Amino acid sequence: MSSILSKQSKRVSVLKALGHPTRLLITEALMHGELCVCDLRDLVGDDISTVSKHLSVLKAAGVLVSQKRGLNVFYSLACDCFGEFLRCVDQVCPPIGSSSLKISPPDNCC
Amino acid sequence: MSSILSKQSKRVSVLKALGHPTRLLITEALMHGELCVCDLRDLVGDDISTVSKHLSVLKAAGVLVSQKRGLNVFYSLACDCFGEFLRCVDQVCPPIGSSSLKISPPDNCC
DNA sequence: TCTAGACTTGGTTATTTTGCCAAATAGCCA
DNA sequence: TGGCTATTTGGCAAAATAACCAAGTCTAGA
Repeated sequence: MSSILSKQSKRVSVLKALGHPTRLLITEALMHGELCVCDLRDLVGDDISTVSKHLSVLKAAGVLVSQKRGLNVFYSLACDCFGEFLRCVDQVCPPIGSSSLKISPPDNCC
Repeated sequence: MSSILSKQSKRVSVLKALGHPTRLLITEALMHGELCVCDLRDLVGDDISTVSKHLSVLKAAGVLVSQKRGLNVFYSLACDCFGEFLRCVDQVCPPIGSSSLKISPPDNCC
């Protein structure tokens, strides 16, 4: 199913999945380890059905994986490199202020 | 203006800006150097006003910068690390097929 | 088997995003 | 100045997204 997606569409779905405050929050929370849906509902405060739908978006994009154990469904990151990914996100747009002039990348840039 | 945005909102706006096929295409095209709006319109095929709006989204997110020269406005990447960023995007979700089981990151992972 | 708990799915409404057209703005050159 | 080209902005209709509630599914345990 995901194999029929082009590399481009796959990138777009990952970026779109993470481009929502709640979904980014959820994903960051999972950097510390797996959590079940009700843990995540407590974290974000939305209705559990809303959280569940956000999780399915992240899973469909391949960012998260899930595992059912007993009554609970545990979600976790599909790849451990999410922290590095966030660092990349922070570096794609330069620090602050320089909204019109191109600057050289910071020292710690990729 | 961008300084009042939290780190989180900034990340979300970058991810959301890039989470659209046309905007990702535009940004990738700019990896090879600056282009003006009509070059980009030819590339993506949409109405030029649509392209202009996509560009302003990317610029507002800090991904692109622009420079007016004569009649043209040239857009370019705000940071040279966009290629590395894309590599990170590709690695956040594991290759293919493993939609339910967690796998170890690929050798070339960040 | 029946019940309760944990999620997911369906359906609806409100909000946001897209993309086009038309109009406005900005800069060059005769 | 007037005309021409490049781009942005405003406005609108269509499409996509988000969030809630209600109903359905699945599993463990009484």
